[in-house]
Amino acid sequence: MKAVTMSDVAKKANVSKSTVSQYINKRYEFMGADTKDRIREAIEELNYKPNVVARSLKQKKTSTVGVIVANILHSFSTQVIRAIEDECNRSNLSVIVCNADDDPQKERNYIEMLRAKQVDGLIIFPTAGNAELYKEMVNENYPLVFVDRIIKDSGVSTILLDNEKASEMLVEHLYEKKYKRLAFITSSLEMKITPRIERLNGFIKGLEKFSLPVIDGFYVGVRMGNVQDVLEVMFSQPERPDALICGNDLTLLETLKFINKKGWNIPTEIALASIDEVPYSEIFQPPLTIVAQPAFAIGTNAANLLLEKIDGVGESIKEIMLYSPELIVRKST
Amino acid sequence: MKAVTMSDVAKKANVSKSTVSQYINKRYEFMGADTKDRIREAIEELNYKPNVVARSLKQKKTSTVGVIVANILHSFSTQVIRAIEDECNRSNLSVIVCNADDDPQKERNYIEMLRAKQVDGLIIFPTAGNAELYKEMVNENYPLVFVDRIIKDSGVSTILLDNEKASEMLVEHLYEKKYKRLAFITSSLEMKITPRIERLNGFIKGLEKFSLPVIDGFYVGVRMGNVQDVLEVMFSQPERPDALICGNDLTLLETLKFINKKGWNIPTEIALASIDEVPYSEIFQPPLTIVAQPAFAIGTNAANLLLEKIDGVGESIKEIMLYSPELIVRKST
DNA sequence: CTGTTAGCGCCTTCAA
DNA sequence: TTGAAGGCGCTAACAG
Repeated sequence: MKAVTMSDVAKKANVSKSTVSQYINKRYEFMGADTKDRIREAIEELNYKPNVVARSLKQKKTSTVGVIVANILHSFSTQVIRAIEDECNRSNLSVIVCNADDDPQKERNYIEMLRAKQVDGLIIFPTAGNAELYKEMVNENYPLVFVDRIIKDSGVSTILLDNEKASEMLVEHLYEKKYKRLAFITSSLEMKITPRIERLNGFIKGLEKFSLPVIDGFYVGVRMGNVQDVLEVMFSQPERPDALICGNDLTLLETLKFINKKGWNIPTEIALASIDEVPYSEIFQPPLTIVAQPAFAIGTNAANLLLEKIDGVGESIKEIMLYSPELIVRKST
Repeated sequence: MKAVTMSDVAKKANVSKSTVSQYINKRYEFMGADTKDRIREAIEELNYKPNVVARSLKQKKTSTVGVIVANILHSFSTQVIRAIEDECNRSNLSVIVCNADDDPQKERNYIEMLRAKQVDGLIIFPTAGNAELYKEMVNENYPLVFVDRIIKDSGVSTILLDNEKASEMLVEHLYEKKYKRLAFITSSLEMKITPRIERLNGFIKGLEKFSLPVIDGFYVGVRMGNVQDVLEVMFSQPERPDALICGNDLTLLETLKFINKKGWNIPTEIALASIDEVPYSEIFQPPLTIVAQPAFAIGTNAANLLLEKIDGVGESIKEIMLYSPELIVRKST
């Protein structure tokens, strides 16, 4: 009932399969007008749809790329994915999205699965645990782009935010606003996820640059479940922070819960700023000061870079592309 | 360099391709232990990875399902996608996500593209413009599940929120709280997107049920860009609403911007409630009363339903599965 | 301009 | 217990 194939069309149109193939691939050049018509009719009557799988097998490409995100719960990931999709669809590529949950094992499985599916290339938010595998792919010259996180010496083109700068900008801003005792909280540092580390480093650097005190216990990486407790400790110091920077959107949400619970006024009792834009930053009271990363641009560019690699051009592209953060000052600081 | 195929393995292990195939598919039963070992070794040494595309061509299935969402910008969509992915990965299926932007033409293209790619089934947030195409697929008995939106007489299993009830619950709640002049705003009704219509209907029904006035201009569907203006008009009536229900998360955000601009107090100057949970509902001041839809459950179930259809069981499943909304009362009402 | 001929890499009888 | 052969649906020379 379904399986109408190219030979069916060929038979119906009284031509050979290859002629139909020509037609499908729009190579009309040397085709008789009547032949063309007959084929078109046959296709319509039979409601024939080419089988892309067979085509892929032959052509050794699938017009599909894979994206492996570390954690789809970050709104940044969602935005990047959206941008990648838009860009790929523009070039008639589909996108398979997988979520590795920051688990190197899961990531490895997805990489193997997607490569078995013969995807033409991969965009990955890499975890820190698969260095050898990455290297293998680089050696094979497999089209690969990293986003958001640097894997040292991987040799893979990487597109990400200048994370250090993001924190530094925030510190500078807070310094100018005369805050003295800055604190920084972000997600767990256990897995050596580079943006978190870089943001923390940028924070410390910023403090040093402006001769602000680097206070023990005032900069922490913490698992989401423990944010409340950690903040409780941080803010029960005799002299507590007067400004707090959140390393990402998830931390921000937890922090806001904490501040709410305490009933503190922002910014008079505690100034608050965050890295990563959130949908509610403008309508929150007070509106939140944040540094935004250009998620859309990052995604678009990652896609374009990958496309170039797939097409075999763009050898000359520099390895690391750092995007500048954008400081958006609102009333929370 | 790359292309190591089954014959390479066979050669290396001194067996035939079919024996390797057996091994790959874990049909060890009648295989000599030594043969097995030789094959295993050969596979490892060669770093052989089976080509799924070739397998798919032969087996006429790709272990891939397609999801076409209407608008990925709604957080509901994201959550449903996440749930579908989780569920499909559990069964070793990959998921290709496409975004139709509520455009029937785009949706049609994606459906054709995905079917050409031989995906094993489709989960769609349907637009209203492709009724015939849906019917074709149903006739072919193609595995298909709709989510979020009803297409009348399509004969497709559909999983969605009981949208009328969602609004009614909110109206009832506001009635009990003694609000008298209720208003409702949601996204554009132009495209006959059923949840929006149902939510609006539920609102009206609710008003009637509690003998609250149905006031002209107090219930509107509006394009996102016009929300500010429309609210401006609505609230410049001599007697303005004392409570407002937002039909979805995007409308809510716009509405909050409006209320902020006005500097009105919630709930004393205007009570506010919304359909669809948002990440900031708890930390917003005041916390927002909403009715949540069980996005995760809906996604999980859609996936399971599709899997059953793909496996050819589950013929007896009822066409429409309505999920009950959950009212979460917070301080905004 | 169109048809013939080989595969792509894998799976699946059917023999041996 | 293993191997040979044929074919999934399509493409790509190369003939004609």
